[in-house]
This record gives sequence, structure tokens and C-alpha cells, in this order.
Amino acid sequence: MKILLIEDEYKIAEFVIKGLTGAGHQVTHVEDGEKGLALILEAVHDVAILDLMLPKLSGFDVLQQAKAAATAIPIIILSAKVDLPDRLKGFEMGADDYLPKPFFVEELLARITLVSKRHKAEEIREISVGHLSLDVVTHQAKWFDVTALLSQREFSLLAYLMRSPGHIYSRQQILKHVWEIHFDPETNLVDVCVRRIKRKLDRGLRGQPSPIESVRGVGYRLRLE
Amino acid sequence: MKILLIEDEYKIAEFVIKGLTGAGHQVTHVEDGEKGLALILEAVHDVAILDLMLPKLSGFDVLQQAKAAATAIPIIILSAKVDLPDRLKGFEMGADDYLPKPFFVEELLARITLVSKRHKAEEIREISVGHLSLDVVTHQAKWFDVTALLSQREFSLLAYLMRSPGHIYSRQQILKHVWEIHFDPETNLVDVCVRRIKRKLDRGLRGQPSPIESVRGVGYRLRLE
DNA sequence: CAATTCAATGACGTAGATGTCATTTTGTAT
DNA sequence: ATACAAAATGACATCTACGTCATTGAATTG
Repeated sequence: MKILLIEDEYKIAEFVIKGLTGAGHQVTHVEDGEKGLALILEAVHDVAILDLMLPKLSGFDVLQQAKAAATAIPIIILSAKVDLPDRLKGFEMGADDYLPKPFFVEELLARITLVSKRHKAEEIREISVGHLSLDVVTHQAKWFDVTALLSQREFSLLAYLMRSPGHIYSRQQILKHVWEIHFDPETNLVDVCVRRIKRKLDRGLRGQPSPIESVRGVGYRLRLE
Repeated sequence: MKILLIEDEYKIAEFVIKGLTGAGHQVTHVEDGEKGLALILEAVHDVAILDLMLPKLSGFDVLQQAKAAATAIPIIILSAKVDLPDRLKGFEMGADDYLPKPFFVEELLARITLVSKRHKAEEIREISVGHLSLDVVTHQAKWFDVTALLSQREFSLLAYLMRSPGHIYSRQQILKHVWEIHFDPETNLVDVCVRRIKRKLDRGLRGQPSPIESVRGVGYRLRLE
């Protein structure tokens, strides 16, 4: 997940970045409210973590302006102020969560997951099996170090095989699921589509030739590594 | 989720169907082992629920043949036999779960969720907001009673707007996310793409005209119903 | 109401996706 | 080794997707 951290205290920032990147997130770090607000408004991140005590523009100002612009991304407030009034103020202004300092990284991680789950269609992004991964939004496929953009059919076929890695699907089954052809049309559509995927994900001679394996007389399956 | 129920006892079947459809699942019901096995092998369902006492072909036979064919879909066994040997026999033969009768529907639902989660890429299928839904695998969009197949770009744009229903995204933001264009190219790409989605999901004069709303001078957003 | 600006629309050319078919290659059984 | 069947491949035609641009239409402002 892409996380925006707006925090000027070096030590806290370092601690948070370490924890979040360790959990597999991408962190963008800025140190003042102005830059933070600008990035929030660009809406490229999935969650923003906002300190309240900031130079140039206070956390409250950032929050206020972000929410005034009906920002899309959820904002989690960090603050040393633990008293209830301030806490409520944050929520009232539209913060999606509030975490008092000091805190454990695990706690922050849990809140990030929670908060971002409220955002629909957000968790749904990538499916992966072994060294093969597939972005369901962009249809980008990655096989080891090769990436390629799959067409609709190609994506659909590969996603189908990925449902159950190692399982052999007959051409009939694949036709039914990917093309919605429920009879036998005497076609080699499946073969051709598989070929096209293989070509796109071809990585020359290095290692595994292709994530799709043909099983003679039966069908195709996703290769188990 | 598409669930296959193989159960000959009318009362139990009725009870299970009611519970599962109530939880938003689609249930296909057959009453004997032969039909059940045929459907399992077609792999159109996400989970199969299999009674052990069946006419024509016993549950054990179905399980055995299904697993011999390296079936893709998980199978949950239902049985009145509660003794351990039988239970183990079921697991040994590859059943993914075992539920002794009598049981609560909630229990069955929990096991279905659990078992199907083991199947990768399975839970990820559809995102929906109000009367609009989007199948991320096939790119089928549904708006009230109209369905249409969206192109990659169209899908990507609509999915982006659905991330935060009601939120207004600027053309700039949309360009950045859908086209990965990070500068201003003086283009009306977004307008044209929105237009194409609207045309595909047009439902004449009945009700809401389109799920996408234009906000003059600002951008587009997903209409809140 | 007129002027202006922003959005909607239609048309068009290029590039890519899709399906068909003929041909070559590969695997299997005799 | 040979014959056969299945799979891989390449080439082709057709249809769709995509981006550009010019034009029409609608909302806002003075």
C-alpha cells in the first residue's frame, strides 16, 4: 500500500518508516504541512498519516483543507495530545482514525489496514501465485522479471488458471469460463490465447519458460514452482 | 458465491438453501451423486457441499472420483456419521472440511468462507456500490438492469471512481491514475472515456441516467443514490 | 439576454485484440 | 523408425479500443 507520512520529528518518522516498509508498504515521507497537503490532494496514496504539530501548516489546517476538498484518501492523525477534546476535534474534522503517541508500529499497522478497508475496491488489486502476479485493475502481469499488459481474454484465462494452481483445466472448461462457450465449437481458441500469453511473458532462456504448462491430452494448468 | 449442494433429503436441502441464499450465495441443488459429480467436474461452482448418503453414487464415490480428477473446487462433507474413523476417511480422501449433522447454518457458512478463502484469487471478483457493480475478472459492469462489457480504460476509470463514491475527482487526478499521465496534456480523454461508459450503461429514460456525474468546473464523481 | 466557458458529442484514423485456418513441430504408440 | 494425434505456431481478416479534433450544447456570469 502507498502510505503518505507527514511528520517532522526525525526519530518518529524513522521509526514509522521502518515499521511500515517492513510490513511491505511504500512510504512517502514529507516534513511539513504544505507539502503534505499538496500530496494528499493529489490522491496518489492509499492512506495518509498526519502529525498534528507541523511547521508551515499545522496538522489541523492540513486536515481541514483536505476534508474541505472532499479528499478521497483516509487520514490517520498522530498526536501527543491525549485529551479528549482534541481527540474529538480531530474526528469532527473528518479524520478517519486517531492514534495517541507513544504507540507501537503494530497498532499503526492495524489501524491502517482497518481504515483502508473501509475504502471500497481498495483491497482488491493484485492476485499472485509464486512468481506470477496479476493486477486486476490494469491487467499488468508479472512473471519473474518480465511484465506485460494482457488483453481481456488473456487476463481472464490466466486469472482462471490461477484460481487453482497446478490443477489441470480442460479446453472445454476454459472455453466455458473464459469465452462462455458451452458447447464444442471445434476451435483452437484456447491454444492461441495461451500462446499469446506465453509470448508476452517470454523471458528468453533464463529459468522457467512460462507459467502455463500444457498437459498432453488433458488441458492446461498453472505451473507449480 | 456459487455453491453446489448435493443432498437428497428434502428437509435438509431446503434448510441449507434457505440459509445460504439468505447470506447472498447462489445455490445449485442436485439430488444424486451422478449429477453432483458431473457438476463438480465442470468446475463452475466455488464450493461443493456433499452429503455422504446419496442415491446412484455414494458421497464417498463422488469424493473419490472428484479428487482423482484433481478437482479444482473445495468439497465440504455433510454426514450423520459422527465417529472418528469415518471422519478421518473423508479427510484422507481429500475433503476440505467435514460437518457432522445436525448443524447450524451459521456453522456451514463459516466453513464455506474458510474453505473458499484457501482458494487464491477467489474472493476477489466483484466490487459494487449501490446499483452499480463491476466484475474485475470479466470487466462486466451492471447498472440497474443494464449490463455491458467495459474496455480496459473504461473499467479502470469506473473502478477508480468507485473507490470513493460521491468524491469528486479532477480530470487531472483521473488522468494520473487511469492513464498514468502526470502532466497536463490538454486533452479531453477523460470526457470521451466517461462518455463511452455512459453510453454503454445507458438505460433509456428509466430512472437514473448514469452512474457517473459531472461536476462543472471540478471533475467527475460516482453518483450517490 | 448575450457572451463566455466548460462539457458532451460525433467522426475518423491508427493500433491492438480476437477468431479462423493452414502448417509445422512435438509427443506417443506401434 | 514410422505413423498418428495433439499442440504450437504464423499469417490473415475483422472488429474493437483508443486518442485526436472539430462541432454542438449547456451552464454560468455580467
